[in-house]
This record gives sequence, C-alpha cells and structure tokens, in this order.
Amino acid sequence: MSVTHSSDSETLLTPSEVATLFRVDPKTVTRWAKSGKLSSIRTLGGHRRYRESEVRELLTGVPQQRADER
Amino acid sequence: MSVTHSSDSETLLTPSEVATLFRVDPKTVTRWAKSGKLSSIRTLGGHRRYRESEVRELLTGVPQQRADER
DNA sequence: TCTTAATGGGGTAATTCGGGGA
DNA sequence: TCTGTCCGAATTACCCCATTAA
Repeated sequence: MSVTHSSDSETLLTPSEVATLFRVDPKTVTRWAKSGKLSSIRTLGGHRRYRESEVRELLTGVPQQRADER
Repeated sequence: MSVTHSSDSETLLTPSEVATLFRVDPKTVTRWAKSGKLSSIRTLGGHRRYRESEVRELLTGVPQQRADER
C-alpha cells in the first residue's frame, strides 16, 4: 500500500461549455486554442478539452486552484 | 491524495475512470478500445479495464513510469 | 443471496472537426 | 484582425435493456 499525492486530476471543459462562459461561438474557442491563447487537451478522436482552472483565470483574472491542491 | 494498493505491476482503470479523465462518456472510451486507439484488458465477464500508464501518456503526451520501476 | 452501480451492445441525436468565405 | 456562419465528415452524447461487478 502506498500513498500518492495525485499528480494531475484537472477538471476539463468541453468547447461549448467554454463558449457559453465567454458568450462566444465554440468555433471562436477553437481559434483561441489554435493560436496558442488557450491550451487544450485532445480526446483520442481529436476533439478538444480545456482546463477549467485556465478558463476561470482568464475569465476573472484571478489565478485558480485545483481541487487536489486545496 | 490517493491510496493505492500496489503489489501489482500495472494499475488498471475502469471505463468510467478513464472517461472522467478525458471528460468524455464511458461509451466513448469503449469505442476507442474497439477501434484500437486504446488497449484494453477484459474481465472474465467481458468488461474492459485500461492501463493507467497508457491513459496518462495519452492524456499528457508524456511517458509515465510504473511504481515498481521508480 | 440480495441490492445497487457500472458496463456492454445497439441505435439515434447532438457536438465538434476542418476548410472556406462573409 | 476578429468573429459568426455554412458545409460535409467524423466524433461524441444519450437512449434503451440485459449482463456483470462490487
């Protein structure tokens, strides 16, 4: 038995969820990702997922924390 | 922080656990396995289990290490 | 053995992808 | 320059019910 401080359990958001938060079209979010303004993780099928903490920070200007660091 | 019962060489994840990591439906993970994008191990009842190291690598793009190699 | 949640298979609706043009 | 929209194709989500896992 071992105890691990889990490395990365980051909540991810879908393109439409991010788009809703910014009141923007999902396609615009895709462009932000392609231009490097927003980092993204890809599903095995090629769809993008976005880090919630990064999105929140961009929305509020306040650095966010992950649940597993709290 | 997580507690792992390690004595095995490879930690296995359930479909729902993998789905949560990718922010995807469990059925989608099943499709990845069927199409060969993700390798899977079957329980004797036919349910799929996935290698954590493989999932982590696909998520981050960084090769992971097993606890018994560290 | 019993209960409950999760998974599998199949089918269909919704979302996202990429490119291109307004 | 930035965003919204149209298109076809691909991927993913949600619905059912039977079986398996815990």
